[in-house]
Amino acid sequence: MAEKRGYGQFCPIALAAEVVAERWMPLVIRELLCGSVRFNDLHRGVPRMSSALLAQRLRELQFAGIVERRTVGGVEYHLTAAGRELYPVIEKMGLWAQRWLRRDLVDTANLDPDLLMWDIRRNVVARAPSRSRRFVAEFRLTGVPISRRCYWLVFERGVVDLCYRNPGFDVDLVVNAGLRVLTQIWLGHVPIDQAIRDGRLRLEGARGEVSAFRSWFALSMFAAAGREPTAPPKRAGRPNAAVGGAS
Amino acid sequence: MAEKRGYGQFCPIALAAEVVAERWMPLVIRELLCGSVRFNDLHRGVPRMSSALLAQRLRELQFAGIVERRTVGGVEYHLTAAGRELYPVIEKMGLWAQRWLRRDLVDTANLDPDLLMWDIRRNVVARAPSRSRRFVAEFRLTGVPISRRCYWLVFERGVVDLCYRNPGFDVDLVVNAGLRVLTQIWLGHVPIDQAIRDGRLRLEGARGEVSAFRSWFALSMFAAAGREPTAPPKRAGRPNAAVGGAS
DNA sequence: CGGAATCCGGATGGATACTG
DNA sequence: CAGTATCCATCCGGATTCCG
Repeated sequence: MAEKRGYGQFCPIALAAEVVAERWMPLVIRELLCGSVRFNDLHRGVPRMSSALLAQRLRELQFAGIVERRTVGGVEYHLTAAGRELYPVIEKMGLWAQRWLRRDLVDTANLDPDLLMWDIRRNVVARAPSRSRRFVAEFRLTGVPISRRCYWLVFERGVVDLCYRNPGFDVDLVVNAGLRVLTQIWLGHVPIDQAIRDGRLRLEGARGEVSAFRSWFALSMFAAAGREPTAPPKRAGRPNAAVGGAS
Repeated sequence: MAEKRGYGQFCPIALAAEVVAERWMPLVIRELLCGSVRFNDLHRGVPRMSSALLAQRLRELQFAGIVERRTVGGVEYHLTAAGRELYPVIEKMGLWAQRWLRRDLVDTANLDPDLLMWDIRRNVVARAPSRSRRFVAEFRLTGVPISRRCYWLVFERGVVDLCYRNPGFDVDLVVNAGLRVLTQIWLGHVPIDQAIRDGRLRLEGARGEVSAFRSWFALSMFAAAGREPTAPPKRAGRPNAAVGGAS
């Protein structure tokens, strides 16, 4: 009978927070807003979350009328109208962090090549080059564990697959970059052209493929807000006096 | 050295969520955005939160660069520029709940006369009637425990005090209403005029004071979004199959 | 009275293993 | 693929205490 542990306030902010501000919720909602509908696809967007907790959160979202569970062959989770209208909430959170936590975003602890490539794949599909033949881009990352050094994006007949093992196709373009730089490019913190000029991003391939890179490599939805001049570079800092139990 | 239990993602939404989507955080930030700066004033806005946890959250907000602690006689907590820019995040949460959780807002479990009167006082001050003499409004609530039946707003020299015990002054206006109705009025779900017409809000006092009520009784910042026609009345519902452990 | 720290029991989340 | 089951560490809520 534990009353669901709400805040017990009539304030709209409190009610919204009971759903949206639970642990992992903003990220699960982000995945749904980005279009993932299958349990395992959703899980790839929040890999550090246990599947048990993801299942529980999806149940809570159903209960709140934000998600609809459909059994159509497999199981799919779709946002309801109420769920889609959470977009502004999630968007404002992201915009705030781009402006005020710019440095923290690319802290080593937050970098994750699997996540970055999965995100890139998702945004790239919309712009998939409408070629007749297969197109393969190989990403070679530095600053990552050996097992995460290479990824392949395979464009074929309008779909884009992300491979973690060499699919064995001919490679049309090789993208060389450090994990942090590629993440910074993705977030709009570093312009592609500048990264190429100073050698932190190196493209290898036929001249045409190299120049076509910009046309299909879509950036994060927050990239436009990530350019330096928009944001005061002021670092969110710790207080002067140490308060926490430092050790 | 437990790394602060973050999400480990470079996504701006994840970083923002690490601060803003912790338990109680949206409500603490709401209080700060509303202008409370003293520990005990902040606590009055989140009375179900333990003072220990409030202190901890304020420290976390300092650490995140959102709040600045000033020791000026007493201690004051002020939002930094980064903190003030959380306004859109919190606002969108409230707007979403006004639109999609309208019914749940005034669930019995969420009604709270102390909170309502504290909120009313806060919004009323800006519009405090610029009278020369003292003005006292007595609120008589129904649907509340005996100890919460009466509150007094005392306007005097530009400040408004909220009293929980009879201050003993002459009363200029008596406001009679049920707790739920007054909350609905406050949230913009029920127009004042309609509540008066159907007798759910009764004002007693000199004719002039009765008609002046609307001029100083300010509604919640979300009241404009609370009017029925704006929002689809569709109730966020539970899924067809019972999933939670009902009992 | 304002602003906390401390202690304790129960609730929640993470890791891992397992299943239809 | 789509989740459960289990166990243990951590967090939260409530009461009490402390200090200027």
